Amino acid sequence: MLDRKYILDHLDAVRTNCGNRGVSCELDRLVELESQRREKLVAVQELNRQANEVSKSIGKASSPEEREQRKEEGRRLREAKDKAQTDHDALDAEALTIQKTVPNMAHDAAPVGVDDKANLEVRKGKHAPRALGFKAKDHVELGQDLDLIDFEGGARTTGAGFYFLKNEGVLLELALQQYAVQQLRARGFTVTTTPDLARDEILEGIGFMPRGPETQVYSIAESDLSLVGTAEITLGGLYSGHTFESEDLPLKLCGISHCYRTEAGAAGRASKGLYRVHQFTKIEMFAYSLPDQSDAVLEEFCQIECDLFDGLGIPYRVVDTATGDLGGPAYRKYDLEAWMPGRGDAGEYGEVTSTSNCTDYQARRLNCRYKVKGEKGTKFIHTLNGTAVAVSRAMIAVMENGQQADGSIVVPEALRPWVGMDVIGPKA
RNA sequence: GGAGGAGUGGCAGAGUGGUCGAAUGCGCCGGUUUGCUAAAUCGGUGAUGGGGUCAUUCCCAUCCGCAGGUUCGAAUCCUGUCUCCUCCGCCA
Repeated sequence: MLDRKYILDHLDAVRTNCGNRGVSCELDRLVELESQRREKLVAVQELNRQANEVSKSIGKASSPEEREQRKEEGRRLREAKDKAQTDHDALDAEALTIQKTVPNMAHDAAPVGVDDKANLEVRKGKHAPRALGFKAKDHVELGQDLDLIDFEGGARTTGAGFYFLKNEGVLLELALQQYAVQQLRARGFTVTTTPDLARDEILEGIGFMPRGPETQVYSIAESDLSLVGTAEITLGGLYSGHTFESEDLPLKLCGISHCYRTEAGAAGRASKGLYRVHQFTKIEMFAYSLPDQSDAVLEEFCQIECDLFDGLGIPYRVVDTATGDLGGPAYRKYDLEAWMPGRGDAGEYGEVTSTSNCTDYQARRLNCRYKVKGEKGTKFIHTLNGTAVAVSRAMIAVMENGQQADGSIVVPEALRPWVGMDVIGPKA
């Protein structure tokens, strides 16, 4: 969330930003509420001060009568304070509700536009899409022919959008995890495995809505826990409430988790196979950084994603995400879209990773701060996240790009140490 | 799952109703002293929010895991909750 004072001081810029993002917020109401709240706050503090003064004088009262009289005065002041406090809290709560709906500001260079049509391609990967010379199969067909994925089994046991990986499909999943984790470790990331559940309060801090009709997450009944949609949630929660020493930043973390998504409202965008599933494994990058480091860390995350997909020999393009497609917390976001030969009529790009600089938008809710030695006070850190490998979508790209005329799949060299073979299939 | 115990400033650790934002020690910052280092010694040293001077400053409110309650007044008493430790049971 944005700082309330910032919103008031930069009302025009915030309003413009909301417009660019296609979000409507009751900014005028917020301004009104906040000015009323400030007044109440001053009143509360003044009453408190008076009451404290009276309380202090009671111990020094010279007679029982005077003591009783002072007590009565104290009671009266506290009562008045409580009333003012209640008013203040109501104003504060309503202001907060609006404040939470205001999206982060956007980077000056982020393309302006209300949806993904305005996304700007900024670069392409090392490898160009390969001319197959035969009619490409999609990963669903490949997975079925080579006995790598069982969608029906997933639907029977759990529901549509769930699946079993089988045989070499499992080896691919594990290999992709190993590949990403090894690369990140070599680049100074602290690798972690993370809880698949998190408190609702943490989800909110990251910018997810844990409950309610619009929610994208599964919640656990009779608890304040939800299944995480990404390790970004748990990695961001890891240091909630923490104050970092500036010299310890940036802190780069890599987290392995399962990701659970209801995909509510995605019915119209339904797609086959692994592309939009309710559960997948993801290797996530996350960073806590100083404000003046976050632009560079975003570029670094993007470069790592590029290196990972270049290393797999997969063609892709990078897009600079338009304001309307950023989501609430992001200040700037790059998506990697991998070439998927089996998609559409003759292949299409499909999003495989995404990296965002959320500046202090998440940190404010999570109360993550930093302190500079020798300086007074603390400031909010910046948070960034990026997908190293979302296994399900990476598998689509690996399978479809590696397919050969005989129906087999060439395993990318980088994955062979873990898959243990050069080619998957074909099945006799 | 059962029974106990504990959560205080960067750390250790006092504090069981008012003078406590909180002793003391360590650490940290600055001064003095000393060929250098070390030691000694003196002083300073939390955060958040609000207000006035809008300049270095000053004033106020809040904060002792978190949320409530009792009271004129709570680190201190009560309730709930989270976390940690010990013992027992169970278990991959």
